[in-house]
Amino acid sequence: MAENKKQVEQITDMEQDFAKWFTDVCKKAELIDYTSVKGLFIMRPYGYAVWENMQHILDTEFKKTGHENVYLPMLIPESLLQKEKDHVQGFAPECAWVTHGGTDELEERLCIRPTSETLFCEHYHNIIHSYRDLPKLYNQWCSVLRWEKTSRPFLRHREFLWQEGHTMHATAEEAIAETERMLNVYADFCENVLAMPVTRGLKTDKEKFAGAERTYCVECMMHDKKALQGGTSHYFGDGFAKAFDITFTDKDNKQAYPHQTSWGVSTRLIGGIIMTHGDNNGLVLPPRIAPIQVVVIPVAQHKDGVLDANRAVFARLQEAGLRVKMDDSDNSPGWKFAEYEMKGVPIRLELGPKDIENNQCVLVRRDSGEKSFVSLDGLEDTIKTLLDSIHDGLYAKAKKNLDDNTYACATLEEVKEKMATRGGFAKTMWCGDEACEIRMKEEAGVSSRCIPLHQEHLGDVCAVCGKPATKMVDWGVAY
RNA sequence: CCGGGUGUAGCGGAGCUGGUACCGCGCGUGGUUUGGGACCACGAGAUCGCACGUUCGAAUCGUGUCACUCGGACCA
Repeated sequence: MAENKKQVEQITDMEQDFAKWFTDVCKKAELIDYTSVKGLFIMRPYGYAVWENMQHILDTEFKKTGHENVYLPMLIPESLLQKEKDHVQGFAPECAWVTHGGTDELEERLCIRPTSETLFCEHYHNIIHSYRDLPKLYNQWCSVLRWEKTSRPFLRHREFLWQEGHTMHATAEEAIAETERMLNVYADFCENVLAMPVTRGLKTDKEKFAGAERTYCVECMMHDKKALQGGTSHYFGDGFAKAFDITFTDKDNKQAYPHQTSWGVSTRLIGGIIMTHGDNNGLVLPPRIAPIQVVVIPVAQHKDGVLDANRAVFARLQEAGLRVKMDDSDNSPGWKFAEYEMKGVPIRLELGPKDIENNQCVLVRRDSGEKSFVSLDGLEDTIKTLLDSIHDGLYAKAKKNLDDNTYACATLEEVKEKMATRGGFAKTMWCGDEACEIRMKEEAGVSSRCIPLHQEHLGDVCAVCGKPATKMVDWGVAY
Protein backbone atom coordinates (compact mmCIF):
# COMPACT_ATOMS: atom_id res chain seq x y z
CA MET A 1 0.00 0.00 0.00
CA ALA A 2 1.53 3.29 -1.07
CA GLU A 3 1.63 5.75 1.81
CA ASN A 4 1.18 9.50 1.49
CA LYS A 5 -0.04 9.22 -2.03
CA LYS A 6 -2.04 12.25 -2.96
CA GLN A 7 -5.70 11.40 -3.15
CA VAL A 8 -7.17 13.04 -6.16
CA GLU A 9 -10.67 12.75 -4.84
CA GLN A 10 -9.78 14.46 -1.61
CA ILE A 11 -12.40 16.50 0.16
CA THR A 12 -11.52 19.60 2.14
CA ASP A 13 -12.07 19.13 5.90
CA MET A 14 -15.22 20.87 7.07
CA GLU A 15 -13.43 22.34 10.08
CA GLN A 16 -10.96 23.98 7.73
CA ASP A 17 -13.42 25.48 5.25
CA PHE A 18 -17.07 24.49 5.50
CA ALA A 19 -18.13 26.12 2.22
CA LYS A 20 -15.36 24.41 0.29
CA TRP A 21 -16.16 21.11 1.99
CA PHE A 22 -19.76 21.49 0.86
CA THR A 23 -19.00 22.11 -2.80
CA ASP A 24 -16.35 19.36 -2.76
CA VAL A 25 -18.97 16.90 -1.52
CA CYS A 26 -21.47 18.02 -4.16
CA LYS A 27 -18.94 17.45 -6.91
CA LYS A 28 -17.06 14.41 -5.64
CA ALA A 29 -20.21 12.51 -4.70
CA GLU A 30 -21.40 13.20 -8.27
CA LEU A 31 -24.57 14.95 -7.17
CA ILE A 32 -24.13 17.98 -9.33
CA ASP A 33 -22.22 19.56 -12.17
CA TYR A 34 -21.82 23.16 -13.21
CA THR A 35 -22.88 24.58 -16.55
CA SER A 36 -21.68 27.64 -18.41
CA VAL A 37 -24.50 29.78 -17.00
CA LYS A 38 -24.22 31.04 -13.46
CA GLY A 39 -26.61 29.47 -11.03
CA LEU A 40 -27.87 26.79 -13.41
CA PHE A 41 -26.74 23.35 -12.31
CA ILE A 42 -27.00 19.86 -13.67
CA MET A 43 -28.38 17.34 -11.26
CA ARG A 44 -26.45 14.21 -12.06
CA PRO A 45 -28.10 10.78 -11.86
CA TYR A 46 -27.02 10.13 -8.28
CA GLY A 47 -28.23 13.54 -7.08
CA TYR A 48 -31.41 13.34 -9.10
CA ALA A 49 -32.12 9.89 -7.65
CA VAL A 50 -32.10 11.42 -4.17
CA TRP A 51 -34.67 13.94 -5.36
CA GLU A 52 -36.79 11.21 -6.97
CA ASN A 53 -36.87 9.28 -3.71
CA MET A 54 -37.87 12.39 -1.78
CA GLN A 55 -40.45 13.20 -4.40
CA HIS A 56 -41.98 9.77 -4.24
CA ILE A 57 -42.41 9.80 -0.47
CA LEU A 58 -43.78 13.35 -0.36
CA ASP A 59 -46.10 12.77 -3.30
CA THR A 60 -47.56 9.76 -1.53
CA GLU A 61 -48.20 11.90 1.56
CA PHE A 62 -49.81 14.66 -0.51
CA LYS A 63 -52.15 12.18 -2.12
CA LYS A 64 -52.99 10.59 1.22
CA THR A 65 -54.08 14.03 2.40
CA GLY A 66 -56.36 14.45 -0.60
CA HIS A 67 -54.25 16.45 -3.03
CA GLU A 68 -54.16 16.13 -6.80
CA ASN A 69 -51.25 16.92 -9.08
CA VAL A 70 -51.65 19.43 -11.91
CA TYR A 71 -49.34 21.15 -14.32
CA LEU A 72 -49.51 24.83 -15.22
CA PRO A 73 -47.45 26.69 -17.84
CA MET A 74 -44.05 28.12 -17.03
CA LEU A 75 -44.69 31.59 -18.49
CA ILE A 76 -46.71 34.30 -16.76
CA PRO A 77 -47.86 37.48 -18.55
CA GLU A 78 -46.60 40.59 -16.79
CA SER A 79 -50.10 41.92 -16.28
CA LEU A 80 -51.12 38.77 -14.42
CA LEU A 81 -48.09 38.87 -12.16
CA GLN A 82 -48.90 42.45 -11.22
CA LYS A 83 -52.37 41.84 -9.89
CA GLU A 84 -51.29 41.36 -6.29
CA LYS A 85 -49.20 44.29 -5.11
CA ASP A 86 -47.07 42.74 -2.35
CA HIS A 87 -46.45 39.68 -4.45
CA VAL A 88 -45.04 41.65 -7.41
CA GLN A 89 -42.85 43.71 -5.15
CA GLY A 90 -41.44 40.57 -3.62
CA PHE A 91 -40.66 38.81 -6.86
CA ALA A 92 -40.16 41.43 -9.56
CA PRO A 93 -36.48 42.01 -8.69
CA GLU A 94 -35.61 38.42 -9.46
CA CYS A 95 -37.81 37.62 -12.44
CA ALA A 96 -36.39 36.55 -15.78
CA TRP A 97 -38.39 37.65 -18.82
CA VAL A 98 -39.19 36.26 -22.22
CA THR A 99 -39.43 39.18 -24.63
CA HIS A 100 -39.27 37.58 -28.06
CA GLY A 101 -41.02 34.81 -29.95
CA GLY A 102 -38.60 33.90 -32.71
CA THR A 103 -37.47 37.27 -34.04
CA ASP A 104 -40.65 39.16 -33.15
CA GLU A 105 -40.87 41.16 -29.99
CA LEU A 106 -43.86 40.13 -27.86
CA GLU A 107 -46.59 42.66 -27.17
CA GLU A 108 -46.46 41.76 -23.52
CA ARG A 109 -43.38 40.27 -21.97
CA LEU A 110 -43.70 36.95 -20.14
CA CYS A 111 -42.12 36.15 -16.83
CA ILE A 112 -40.62 32.72 -16.29
CA ARG A 113 -42.45 31.58 -13.16
CA PRO A 114 -40.66 32.35 -9.90
CA THR A 115 -43.67 30.70 -8.20
CA SER A 116 -47.15 30.05 -9.54
CA GLU A 117 -49.64 31.76 -7.22
CA THR A 118 -50.84 34.09 -9.95
CA LEU A 119 -51.41 31.33 -12.50
CA PHE A 120 -53.26 29.23 -9.97
CA CYS A 121 -55.41 32.23 -9.13
CA GLU A 122 -56.26 32.86 -12.77
CA HIS A 123 -57.25 29.21 -13.10
CA TYR A 124 -59.22 29.17 -9.85
CA HIS A 125 -61.10 32.24 -11.01
CA ASN A 126 -62.35 30.14 -13.90
CA ILE A 127 -63.20 26.93 -12.11
CA ILE A 128 -64.50 27.95 -8.69
CA HIS A 129 -68.14 29.03 -8.63
CA SER A 130 -69.88 27.26 -5.79
CA TYR A 131 -69.06 26.01 -2.32
CA ARG A 132 -69.44 22.61 -3.97
CA ASP A 133 -66.23 23.36 -5.92
CA LEU A 134 -64.30 23.67 -2.67
CA PRO A 135 -61.87 22.77 -1.37
CA LYS A 136 -59.49 22.65 -4.31
CA LEU A 137 -56.37 20.79 -3.23
CA TYR A 138 -53.78 21.07 -5.99
CA ASN A 139 -50.08 20.40 -6.10
CA GLN A 140 -47.54 20.93 -8.86
CA TRP A 141 -44.06 19.41 -9.33
CA CYS A 142 -41.98 21.72 -11.50
CA SER A 143 -39.01 24.00 -11.63
CA VAL A 144 -39.03 27.74 -11.01
CA LEU A 145 -36.62 30.48 -11.93
CA ARG A 146 -35.32 33.25 -9.70
CA TRP A 147 -32.48 35.42 -10.94
CA GLU A 148 -30.41 35.29 -7.77
CA LYS A 149 -27.30 37.42 -7.48
CA THR A 150 -25.25 34.76 -5.79
CA SER A 151 -25.73 31.05 -6.26
CA ARG A 152 -24.52 27.82 -4.68
CA PRO A 153 -25.22 24.18 -5.46
CA PHE A 154 -28.57 23.11 -3.96
CA LEU A 155 -28.79 26.06 -1.59
CA ARG A 156 -29.43 28.76 -4.14
CA HIS A 157 -30.04 27.81 -7.75
CA ARG A 158 -31.48 30.22 -10.24
CA GLU A 159 -33.56 27.34 -11.51
CA PHE A 160 -34.58 24.80 -8.94
CA LEU A 161 -36.93 21.85 -8.68
CA TRP A 162 -39.70 21.95 -6.15
CA GLN A 163 -43.31 21.21 -5.47
CA GLU A 164 -45.85 23.94 -4.83
CA GLY A 165 -49.18 23.13 -3.28
CA HIS A 166 -51.99 25.63 -3.90
CA THR A 167 -55.30 25.16 -2.19
CA MET A 168 -58.61 27.02 -1.91
CA HIS A 169 -61.06 26.69 0.97
CA ALA A 170 -64.49 27.97 1.89
CA THR A 171 -63.43 29.25 5.30
CA ALA A 172 -60.39 30.75 6.98
CA GLU A 173 -60.41 28.03 9.64
CA GLU A 174 -60.25 25.33 7.01
CA ALA A 175 -57.43 27.07 5.14
CA ILE A 176 -55.42 27.57 8.32
CA ALA A 177 -55.92 23.92 9.21
CA GLU A 178 -54.59 23.01 5.75
CA THR A 179 -51.57 25.27 6.21
CA GLU A 180 -50.78 23.61 9.52
CA ARG A 181 -51.45 20.10 8.18
CA MET A 182 -48.91 20.56 5.42
CA LEU A 183 -46.40 22.09 7.78
CA ASN A 184 -46.66 18.91 9.79
CA VAL A 185 -46.25 16.78 6.68
CA TYR A 186 -42.99 18.62 6.06
CA ALA A 187 -41.84 18.35 9.66
CA ASP A 188 -42.56 14.62 9.73
CA PHE A 189 -40.81 14.16 6.41
CA CYS A 190 -37.70 15.99 7.60
CA GLU A 191 -37.54 14.05 10.82
CA ASN A 192 -38.72 10.57 9.86
CA VAL A 193 -37.28 10.38 6.36
CA LEU A 194 -34.35 12.79 6.21
CA ALA A 195 -33.36 12.38 9.87
CA MET A 196 -33.29 16.16 10.22
CA PRO A 197 -34.80 17.54 13.43
CA VAL A 198 -36.83 20.71 12.86
CA THR A 199 -38.26 23.64 14.73
CA ARG A 200 -41.80 24.40 13.62
CA GLY A 201 -42.62 28.06 13.69
CA LEU A 202 -44.13 31.19 12.20
CA LYS A 203 -42.19 33.77 10.24
CA THR A 204 -42.25 37.36 11.44
CA ASP A 205 -43.95 39.89 9.18
CA LYS A 206 -40.54 40.95 7.93
CA GLU A 207 -39.63 37.42 6.82
CA LYS A 208 -42.95 36.14 5.56
CA PHE A 209 -43.83 35.33 1.94
CA ALA A 210 -44.72 38.22 -0.37
CA GLY A 211 -48.48 38.47 -0.22
CA ALA A 212 -49.04 36.01 2.62
CA GLU A 213 -50.96 36.72 5.77
CA ARG A 214 -49.05 34.07 7.68
CA THR A 215 -46.00 31.99 6.83
CA TYR A 216 -45.23 28.81 8.74
CA CYS A 217 -41.87 27.15 8.36
CA VAL A 218 -39.68 24.32 9.53
CA GLU A 219 -36.16 25.44 10.41
CA CYS A 220 -33.18 23.11 10.56
CA MET A 221 -29.69 23.54 11.96
CA MET A 222 -26.73 22.64 9.80
CA HIS A 223 -23.44 21.23 10.98
CA ASP A 224 -21.87 24.70 10.94
CA LYS A 225 -24.71 25.88 13.20
CA LYS A 226 -26.33 28.00 10.53
CA ALA A 227 -30.03 27.78 9.83
CA LEU A 228 -31.69 26.31 6.77
CA GLN A 229 -35.37 26.70 6.07
CA GLY A 230 -36.64 23.23 5.26
CA GLY A 231 -40.08 24.08 4.00
CA THR A 232 -42.76 26.75 4.15
CA SER A 233 -46.52 26.76 4.31
CA HIS A 234 -48.43 29.99 3.74
CA TYR A 235 -51.89 31.16 4.66
CA PHE A 236 -53.07 33.88 2.28
CA GLY A 237 -56.45 34.75 3.71
CA ASP A 238 -58.59 36.05 0.86
CA GLY A 239 -56.10 38.66 -0.37
CA PHE A 240 -55.26 36.97 -3.64
CA ALA A 241 -58.90 35.94 -4.12
CA LYS A 242 -59.88 39.59 -3.99
CA ALA A 243 -57.05 40.67 -6.26
CA PHE A 244 -57.97 38.00 -8.80
CA ASP A 245 -61.71 38.23 -8.31
CA ILE A 246 -62.21 34.63 -7.27
CA THR A 247 -65.67 34.24 -5.75
CA PHE A 248 -68.07 31.44 -4.97
CA THR A 249 -71.68 31.16 -3.90
CA ASP A 250 -71.89 29.81 -0.38
CA LYS A 251 -74.60 27.63 1.16
CA ASP A 252 -76.68 30.70 1.99
CA ASN A 253 -76.59 31.81 -1.63
CA LYS A 254 -74.23 34.66 -0.85
CA GLN A 255 -71.09 35.64 -2.76
CA ALA A 256 -67.91 34.95 -0.81
CA TYR A 257 -64.15 34.95 -1.31
CA PRO A 258 -62.36 31.65 -0.74
CA HIS A 259 -59.36 31.36 1.56
CA GLN A 260 -56.09 30.23 0.12
CA THR A 261 -52.85 28.45 1.02
CA SER A 262 -49.62 27.51 -0.67
CA TRP A 263 -46.72 25.38 0.52
CA GLY A 264 -43.48 24.08 -0.89
CA VAL A 265 -40.20 22.30 -0.47
CA SER A 266 -37.36 22.23 -2.95
CA THR A 267 -34.12 20.53 -3.87
CA ARG A 268 -32.61 22.83 -1.28
CA LEU A 269 -33.44 20.08 1.18
CA ILE A 270 -30.68 18.05 -0.46
CA GLY A 271 -28.27 20.78 0.57
CA GLY A 272 -29.71 20.39 4.05
CA ILE A 273 -29.07 16.66 4.05
CA ILE A 274 -25.48 17.19 3.00
CA MET A 275 -24.80 19.82 5.66
CA THR A 276 -26.65 17.96 8.41
CA HIS A 277 -25.19 14.49 8.06
CA GLY A 278 -22.03 14.76 5.95
CA ASP A 279 -18.52 14.31 7.34
CA ASN A 280 -14.92 14.67 6.21
CA ASN A 281 -15.12 11.50 4.15
CA GLY A 282 -17.97 12.96 2.14
CA LEU A 283 -21.68 12.47 1.94
CA VAL A 284 -23.71 10.55 4.51
CA LEU A 285 -27.18 9.77 3.22
CA PRO A 286 -30.18 9.00 5.39
CA PRO A 287 -31.17 5.40 4.51
CA ARG A 288 -34.77 6.18 3.56
CA ILE A 289 -33.82 8.34 0.58
CA ALA A 290 -30.41 6.89 -0.28
CA PRO A 291 -30.38 5.82 -3.95
CA ILE A 292 -28.15 2.93 -2.90
CA GLN A 293 -28.85 1.58 0.59
CA VAL A 294 -26.41 -1.28 0.44
CA VAL A 295 -23.38 -1.66 -1.77
CA VAL A 296 -22.12 -5.20 -2.19
CA ILE A 297 -18.36 -5.41 -2.67
CA PRO A 298 -16.86 -8.76 -3.58
CA VAL A 299 -13.44 -9.34 -2.07
CA ALA A 300 -10.90 -11.39 -4.04
CA GLN A 301 -13.50 -11.60 -6.75
CA HIS A 302 -11.14 -13.46 -9.09
CA LYS A 303 -11.30 -16.53 -6.89
CA ASP A 304 -13.67 -19.36 -7.72
CA GLY A 305 -17.17 -18.96 -6.36
CA VAL A 306 -16.76 -15.45 -4.97
CA LEU A 307 -18.67 -13.61 -7.66
CA ASP A 308 -21.43 -16.20 -7.71
CA ALA A 309 -21.85 -15.88 -3.95
CA ASN A 310 -21.96 -12.10 -4.24
CA ARG A 311 -24.52 -12.24 -7.02
CA ALA A 312 -26.68 -14.49 -4.90
CA VAL A 313 -26.57 -12.05 -1.96
CA PHE A 314 -27.27 -9.13 -4.29
CA ALA A 315 -30.31 -10.90 -5.75
CA ARG A 316 -31.64 -11.73 -2.29
CA LEU A 317 -31.42 -8.15 -1.08
CA GLN A 318 -32.97 -6.82 -4.24
CA GLU A 319 -35.75 -9.33 -3.89
CA ALA A 320 -36.30 -8.07 -0.34
CA GLY A 321 -37.05 -4.60 -1.70
CA LEU A 322 -33.74 -2.99 -0.77
CA ARG A 323 -31.99 -0.52 -3.07
CA VAL A 324 -28.79 -2.41 -3.64
CA LYS A 325 -25.81 -2.21 -5.97
CA MET A 326 -23.03 -4.69 -6.54
CA ASP A 327 -19.69 -3.30 -7.67
CA ASP A 328 -17.76 -6.04 -9.46
CA SER A 329 -15.64 -3.61 -11.45
CA ASP A 330 -11.92 -4.36 -11.45
CA ASN A 331 -11.05 -1.49 -9.12
CA SER A 332 -9.39 -2.65 -5.93
CA PRO A 333 -11.59 -3.27 -2.89
CA GLY A 334 -9.93 -0.36 -1.09
CA TRP A 335 -10.81 1.97 -3.92
CA LYS A 336 -14.42 0.84 -3.78
CA PHE A 337 -14.59 1.33 -0.01
CA ALA A 338 -13.47 4.93 -0.36
CA GLU A 339 -15.73 5.57 -3.34
CA TYR A 340 -18.97 4.52 -1.67
CA GLU A 341 -18.06 6.23 1.55
CA MET A 342 -17.69 9.44 -0.38
CA LYS A 343 -21.10 8.83 -1.93
CA GLY A 344 -22.67 8.28 1.47
CA VAL A 345 -24.04 4.75 0.95
CA PRO A 346 -25.42 3.77 4.39
CA ILE A 347 -24.18 0.16 4.43
CA ARG A 348 -21.26 -1.56 2.78
CA LEU A 349 -21.40 -5.32 2.50
CA GLU A 350 -18.13 -7.18 1.97
CA LEU A 351 -18.18 -10.80 0.94
CA GLY A 352 -14.94 -12.72 0.34
CA PRO A 353 -13.68 -16.30 0.44
CA LYS A 354 -13.29 -16.40 4.23
CA ASP A 355 -16.85 -15.18 4.72
CA ILE A 356 -18.27 -17.66 2.28
CA GLU A 357 -16.61 -20.48 4.21
CA ASN A 358 -18.26 -19.24 7.40
CA ASN A 359 -21.67 -18.43 5.88
CA GLN A 360 -21.24 -14.80 6.88
CA CYS A 361 -20.51 -11.34 5.48
CA VAL A 362 -19.09 -8.08 6.76
CA LEU A 363 -21.38 -5.08 7.23
CA VAL A 364 -19.91 -1.61 7.69
CA ARG A 365 -22.03 1.39 8.73
CA ARG A 366 -21.28 4.64 6.93
CA ASP A 367 -22.34 6.83 9.83
CA SER A 368 -20.10 5.31 12.51
CA GLY A 369 -17.69 3.13 10.55
CA GLU A 370 -18.69 0.26 12.82
CA LYS A 371 -17.95 -3.14 11.34
CA SER A 372 -19.85 -6.32 12.11
CA PHE A 373 -19.70 -9.93 10.97
CA VAL A 374 -23.18 -11.27 10.41
CA SER A 375 -24.67 -14.54 9.29
CA LEU A 376 -26.03 -14.82 5.76
CA ASP A 377 -29.11 -16.44 7.28
CA GLY A 378 -31.76 -13.80 7.75
CA LEU A 379 -29.48 -11.18 6.19
CA GLU A 380 -32.43 -9.21 4.76
CA ASP A 381 -33.85 -8.54 8.22
CA THR A 382 -30.45 -7.82 9.72
CA ILE A 383 -29.90 -5.14 7.10
CA LYS A 384 -33.34 -3.60 7.45
CA THR A 385 -32.84 -3.33 11.18
CA LEU A 386 -29.42 -1.82 10.66
CA LEU A 387 -30.81 0.78 8.22
CA ASP A 388 -33.38 1.85 10.83
CA SER A 389 -30.67 2.04 13.42
CA ILE A 390 -28.57 4.25 11.12
CA HIS A 391 -31.56 6.53 10.61
CA ASP A 392 -32.04 6.82 14.36
CA GLY A 393 -28.35 7.44 14.90
CA LEU A 394 -28.26 10.22 12.33
CA TYR A 395 -31.34 11.84 13.82
CA ALA A 396 -29.97 11.67 17.36
CA LYS A 397 -26.68 13.21 16.31
CA ALA A 398 -28.40 16.07 14.45
CA LYS A 399 -30.80 16.60 17.33
CA LYS A 400 -27.91 16.88 19.73
CA ASN A 401 -26.31 19.49 17.49
CA LEU A 402 -29.55 21.48 17.49
CA ASP A 403 -30.12 21.21 21.24
CA ASP A 404 -26.51 21.90 22.20
CA ASN A 405 -26.42 25.05 20.11
CA THR A 406 -29.77 26.60 20.94
CA TYR A 407 -29.72 28.78 24.01
CA ALA A 408 -31.76 31.46 25.72
CA CYS A 409 -30.54 35.05 25.90
CA ALA A 410 -32.03 37.91 27.93
CA THR A 411 -30.51 40.87 26.15
CA LEU A 412 -29.22 42.00 22.78
CA GLU A 413 -25.76 42.27 24.32
CA GLU A 414 -25.89 38.65 25.34
CA VAL A 415 -26.97 37.57 21.84
CA LYS A 416 -24.13 39.60 20.38
CA GLU A 417 -21.57 38.02 22.63
CA LYS A 418 -22.81 34.45 22.31
CA MET A 419 -23.19 34.70 18.54
CA ALA A 420 -19.65 35.96 18.19
CA THR A 421 -18.24 33.14 20.28
CA ARG A 422 -20.36 30.09 19.57
CA GLY A 423 -22.95 30.74 16.84
CA GLY A 424 -26.08 28.62 16.65
CA PHE A 425 -29.59 29.76 17.50
CA ALA A 426 -30.36 32.29 20.20
CA LYS A 427 -33.86 32.38 21.60
CA THR A 428 -35.12 35.57 23.18
CA MET A 429 -38.33 37.31 24.06
CA TRP A 430 -39.48 39.90 21.54
CA CYS A 431 -41.96 42.77 21.59
CA GLY A 432 -43.13 42.25 18.02
CA ASP A 433 -41.68 45.48 16.71
CA GLU A 434 -39.85 45.23 13.38
CA ALA A 435 -37.42 47.93 14.52
CA CYS A 436 -36.07 45.54 17.14
CA GLU A 437 -35.74 42.81 14.54
CA ILE A 438 -33.72 45.12 12.32
CA ARG A 439 -31.54 46.17 15.22
CA MET A 440 -30.87 42.54 16.07
CA LYS A 441 -29.68 42.00 12.50
CA GLU A 442 -27.54 45.11 12.47
CA GLU A 443 -25.89 44.60 15.82
CA ALA A 444 -25.79 40.85 16.39
CA GLY A 445 -25.78 39.81 12.73
CA VAL A 446 -28.72 37.43 13.11
CA SER A 447 -32.15 37.41 11.53
CA SER A 448 -35.30 36.02 13.05
CA ARG A 449 -35.59 32.41 11.97
CA CYS A 450 -39.04 31.85 13.39
CA ILE A 451 -41.45 32.32 16.24
CA PRO A 452 -41.50 28.69 17.41
CA LEU A 453 -44.95 27.15 17.75
CA HIS A 454 -43.68 25.61 20.94
CA GLN A 455 -43.28 28.81 22.99
CA GLU A 456 -41.34 29.16 26.20
CA HIS A 457 -41.63 31.97 28.67
CA LEU A 458 -38.08 33.26 29.09
CA GLY A 459 -39.01 36.61 30.60
CA ASP A 460 -41.39 39.53 30.32
CA VAL A 461 -39.47 42.01 28.20
CA CYS A 462 -38.07 42.29 24.69
CA ALA A 463 -34.34 41.50 24.59
CA VAL A 464 -33.74 44.49 22.34
CA CYS A 465 -35.88 47.38 23.61
CA GLY A 466 -36.93 46.22 27.06
CA LYS A 467 -40.61 46.86 26.39
CA PRO A 468 -43.19 44.21 27.28
CA ALA A 469 -42.84 41.06 25.17
CA THR A 470 -45.18 38.24 24.40
CA LYS A 471 -43.35 36.14 21.85
CA MET A 472 -40.23 34.02 21.93
CA VAL A 473 -38.16 34.17 18.75
CA ASP A 474 -35.33 31.98 17.42
CA TRP A 475 -32.51 34.01 15.91
CA GLY A 476 -29.66 32.79 13.74
CA VAL A 477 -27.58 33.15 10.62
CA ALA A 478 -29.43 31.67 7.70
CA TYR A 479 -28.48 30.10 4.38
C1' C B 1 -25.19 44.55 -7.14
C1' C B 2 -20.23 46.24 -4.24
C1' G B 3 -15.18 44.65 -2.74
C1' G B 4 -11.02 40.54 -2.70
C1' G B 5 -9.21 35.95 -5.11
C1' U B 6 -9.21 32.36 -9.20
C1' G B 7 -9.71 30.36 -14.50
C1' U B 8 -3.65 26.04 -18.26
C1' A B 9 -5.76 17.98 -20.64
C1' G B 10 -11.38 14.79 -17.11
C1' C B 11 -9.27 16.46 -11.92
C1' G B 12 -5.26 18.99 -9.03
C1' G B 13 -1.16 21.91 -10.00
C1' A B 14 3.72 24.17 -12.45
C1' G B 15 5.08 27.53 -16.37
C1' C B 16 3.49 33.91 -16.42
C1' U B 17 11.07 39.10 -16.60
C1' G B 18 6.75 37.31 -24.19
C1' G B 19 9.36 32.49 -28.65
C1' U B 20 2.32 27.99 -29.47
C1' A B 21 3.33 24.02 -23.12
C1' C B 22 5.14 20.47 -18.20
C1' C B 23 4.07 17.18 -13.84
C1' G B 24 0.91 13.98 -10.70
C1' C B 25 -3.70 11.54 -10.67
C1' G B 26 -7.32 9.82 -13.95
C1' C B 27 -8.23 7.59 -19.07
C1' G B 28 -6.94 3.38 -23.15
C1' U B 29 -4.23 -1.38 -24.24
C1' G B 30 -1.35 -5.64 -22.34
C1' G B 31 0.47 -8.16 -18.07
C1' U B 32 0.97 -8.97 -12.74
C1' U B 33 -2.37 -8.02 -8.54
C1' U B 34 -6.98 -8.00 -5.18
C1' G B 35 -9.78 -8.02 3.08
C1' G B 36 -8.73 0.17 3.07
C1' G B 37 -7.94 4.43 -2.77
C1' A B 38 -2.31 -1.85 -6.14
C1' C B 39 2.10 -2.17 -9.67
C1' C B 40 4.94 -2.34 -14.46
C1' A B 41 5.18 -1.19 -19.72
C1' C B 42 3.37 1.33 -23.84
C1' G B 43 -0.22 5.01 -25.50
C1' A B 44 -4.12 8.92 -26.31
C1' G B 45 -5.49 13.68 -24.61
C1' A B 46 -4.94 20.98 -23.85
C1' U B 47 -4.30 26.17 -29.81
C1' C B 48 -3.78 27.90 -21.80
C1' G B 49 -12.33 30.58 -19.93
C1' C B 50 -13.93 33.89 -24.06
C1' A B 51 -13.27 38.52 -27.06
C1' C B 52 -10.52 42.51 -28.58
C1' G B 53 -5.82 45.09 -28.36
C1' U B 54 -0.10 45.74 -28.04
C1' U B 55 3.79 42.81 -30.68
C1' C B 56 7.47 39.91 -36.03
C1' G B 57 5.53 36.58 -32.19
C1' A B 58 0.89 36.25 -26.33
C1' A B 59 -0.72 30.99 -21.58
C1' U B 60 2.56 35.12 -20.20
C1' C B 61 1.44 42.30 -21.13
C1' G B 62 -3.36 45.67 -21.49
C1' U B 63 -8.76 46.31 -21.84
C1' G B 64 -13.45 44.12 -21.76
C1' U B 65 -16.51 40.03 -20.78
C1' C B 66 -18.24 35.27 -18.71
C1' A B 67 -17.90 31.69 -14.91
C1' C B 68 -16.23 29.94 -10.14
C1' U B 69 -15.01 31.45 -5.15
C1' C B 70 -14.69 34.35 -0.33
C1' G B 71 -16.76 38.51 2.33
C1' G B 72 -20.99 42.18 2.24
C1' A B 73 -25.81 43.79 0.45
C1' C B 74 -30.10 41.37 -1.44
C1' C B 75 -32.91 36.97 -1.27
C1' A B 76 -41.10 32.97 -0.51
